[in-house]
Amino acid sequence: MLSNASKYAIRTVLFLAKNSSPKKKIGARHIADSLEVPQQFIAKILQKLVKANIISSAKGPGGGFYTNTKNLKGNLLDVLSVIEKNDIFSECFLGLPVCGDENPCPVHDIVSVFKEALLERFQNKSIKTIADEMERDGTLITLKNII
Amino acid sequence: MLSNASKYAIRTVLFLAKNSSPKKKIGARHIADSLEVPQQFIAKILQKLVKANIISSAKGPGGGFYTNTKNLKGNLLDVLSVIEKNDIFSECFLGLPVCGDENPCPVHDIVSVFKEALLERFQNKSIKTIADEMERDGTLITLKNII
DNA sequence: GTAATAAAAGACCAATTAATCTTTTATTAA
DNA sequence: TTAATAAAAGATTAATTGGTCTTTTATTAC
Repeated sequence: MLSNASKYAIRTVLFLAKNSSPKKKIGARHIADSLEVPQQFIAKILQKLVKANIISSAKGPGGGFYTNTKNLKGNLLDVLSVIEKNDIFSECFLGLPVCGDENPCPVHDIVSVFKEALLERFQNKSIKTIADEMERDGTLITLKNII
Repeated sequence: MLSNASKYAIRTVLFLAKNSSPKKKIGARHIADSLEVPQQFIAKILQKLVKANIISSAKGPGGGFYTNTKNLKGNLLDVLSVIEKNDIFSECFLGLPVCGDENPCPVHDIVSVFKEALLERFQNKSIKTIADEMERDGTLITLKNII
């Protein structure tokens, strides 16, 4: 459903939301180590996220990646749309071109409930809200809690 | 989440369950046309399904693919396990290696409800049952209802 | 047996995704 | 102004998935 790139992107954004700030920037290497993902690959993803204004960055010594208050108001649906080319919320689980409420596939009922719940979370909750709820609910994007 | 190969495989098996029998075999070309998928590709998938005893086949004139009563007792989980290399029911939606009830990711709650519902349908219902429910519920695996 | 039919098998090619390597640019601090 | 640092950019390679082509084998009907 999601490419590795999208999975890494979502985890990265939440990692920065939880651990960074304009005063606490984090380097690509550190992010890669913390999330246990390939460093060079995550660097490319970080570039895209910066270009799309989803996260922020600074070059040079003391530089790195971080989220500012504006970034934190974004949502995870935007993260997906930057990385993923197809909209996962519109494609049929069994690949039916016509699948929808009028022409449902044999798992349309189950899948659409799931998609609605996920879309609600990805669209209507800010990155900040999700990061806060991670604290509250004890959910994780890595076990390696560095910093 | 599912590869094209798996999507085609599931649709093919259900197509045969609905339209074929030991007395009514269907050729690869006809299946490809009906489901609107690449013929040569589906031929490869059909081979695997036959080898795994999920569907049946006969060579020569009047030959083709079909499901017999034994085939119809199988389930869609077996179809997946023949085609897909990773178990979609065990991997984390966000790619967390440790994700589970003890170490949930931020969407684990939503995703596990979905997976349970899907697994129940794929594991506990026979192919025959799903095909029957398709009639009852009016769900589809193609709009092109040939035959 | 021969011709036609259709699946099986194996090799092959194309496209996408994943990942890496190298060079450039911007920033900082000495 | 130089050295160090770290992101940006671009090119390249590797792996996986998707798809096609060609040959072989089995079956049927004549």
